Amino acid sequence: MTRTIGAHRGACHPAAASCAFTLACALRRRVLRCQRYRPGAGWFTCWSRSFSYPLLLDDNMRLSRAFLATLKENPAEAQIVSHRLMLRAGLVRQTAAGIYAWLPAGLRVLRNISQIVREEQDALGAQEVLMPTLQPADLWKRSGRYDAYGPEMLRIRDRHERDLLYGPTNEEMITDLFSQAVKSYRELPQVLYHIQWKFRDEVRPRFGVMRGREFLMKDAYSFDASYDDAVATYRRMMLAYLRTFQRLGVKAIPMVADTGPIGGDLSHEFLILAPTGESGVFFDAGFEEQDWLAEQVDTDDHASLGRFFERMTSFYAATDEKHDEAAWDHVPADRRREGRGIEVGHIFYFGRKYTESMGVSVTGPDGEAFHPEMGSYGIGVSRLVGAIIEASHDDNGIIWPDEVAPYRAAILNLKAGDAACDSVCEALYASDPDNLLYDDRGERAGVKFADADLMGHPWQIIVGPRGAAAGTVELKRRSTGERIEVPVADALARIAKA
RNA sequence: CGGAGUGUAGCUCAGCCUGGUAGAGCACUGUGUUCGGGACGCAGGGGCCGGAGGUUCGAAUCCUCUCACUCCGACCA
Repeated sequence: MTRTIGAHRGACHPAAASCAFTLACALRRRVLRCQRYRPGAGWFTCWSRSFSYPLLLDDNMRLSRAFLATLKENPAEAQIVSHRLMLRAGLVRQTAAGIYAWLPAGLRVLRNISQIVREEQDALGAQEVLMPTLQPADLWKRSGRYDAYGPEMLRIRDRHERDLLYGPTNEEMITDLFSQAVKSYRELPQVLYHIQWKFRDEVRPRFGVMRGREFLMKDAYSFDASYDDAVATYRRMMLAYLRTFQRLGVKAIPMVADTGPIGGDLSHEFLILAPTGESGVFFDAGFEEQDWLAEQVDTDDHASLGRFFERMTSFYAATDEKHDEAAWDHVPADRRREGRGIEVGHIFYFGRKYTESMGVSVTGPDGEAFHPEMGSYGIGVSRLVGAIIEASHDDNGIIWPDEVAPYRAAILNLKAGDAACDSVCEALYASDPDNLLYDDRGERAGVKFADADLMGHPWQIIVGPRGAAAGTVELKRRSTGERIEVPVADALARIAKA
């Protein structure tokens, strides 16, 4: 928050002195300790070492202090609904064609998605790394893709006339890293992933973050000793993806995808259902009934993984490109679902393509060198933000699924300045400032309702003068529009995650 | 990359055809009345009309070039 960052210049947080609530004061003290003083440079903010994640500054979610206001009118450049809503709700701003700056609320969504993705990757035994955005061309010349990739690859030359590129993907780099560290079959399997910005110089960027040039992606790469092991890894990843998307609160259906020259059935695209999707999809309604979080699979056991995979693939699902009318006819008519979908993930087994072309091998049990089997597994993190909005909005704005919402709830102070309203709001806000957005502006009620609906908070805590005097607030569930009146003391418990 | 368009205030746009020194609504600032679903009055601030060159006494307006952005198509997570 800008006030706190004012500490850079040696000022003290102005709100710290006037804070009326013990808890909030404690939070402020904690945070202020995170400021460091350097002689000659003044105060500066201490940053954690993890991925560009500053220590959370307190009191940065008062709407009166928010960085950017919402837009009432639709920006002219935005054609599709998610793009319009992202601009209007202040999630992003376009910097250049297909390149966006992420503003506070948008960044929180990006982080929430990333965190769920990260937890599911970690759960299957993948290890997080962070590879650079800029890559040396030499790496790509080794695999032959430097010349093959085409104009989508952004090529850069540094001051020493060395060829670099802004990475559109990382197979070459990860294979090179792998080869430097892993020498024996005993060290397999390895699954590495990172969440990093990529760049593809699309001829025609459009649809906001859904088809941007710069985008945030999770991509994982696996290395296995045998085809059978690679299949098991692929199936574990499939389960992780199903779990990930379910946790994100979206319906993403895996569809058989093109495997190119490799063949086989080990390539799936995951599509979120939305009327504006780029592909037509056909699938068995059975998919919609599955609870992958409850799925019992022994991921160490190939047979158990096989049973899961067989069950999963027994449901028909295909994009229009791969649609098979004959197989479709076998799906009971009442379970046939047709629609459109947005691709948000892709998992792919590609065998020894890169280990062979780049000459990467490890030693097997027989002492002979062999090329490990690889797969790659992507999730379009920034694209998901747009895709989720496409799938979850109404005329008034975004409807965030609970798990990815930038804020759990917005506190709407309907009469800022009223002692009872202010006091109730401040107390609520102070009790969970990391997850609540406090609309303390001097705006009229209608403006606050409209903005809260637009920004799509799962809950609105509506604090009006009548209720505040009586010790009650109103809770509005964004997804259903349902409102209930509850005692102030119960409000946070009622909106807590299940 | 082919085709089509648009660049004027933070946002949505008018003005351009028919050259004469820049407008509206929203937003913003001050103020008063309002106050549970995007209020109203009064008073303000804000624009090298994308950039460069040209024509002209005079260019947002006409001409040339350039840059940016958008849409349709081909392409793609």
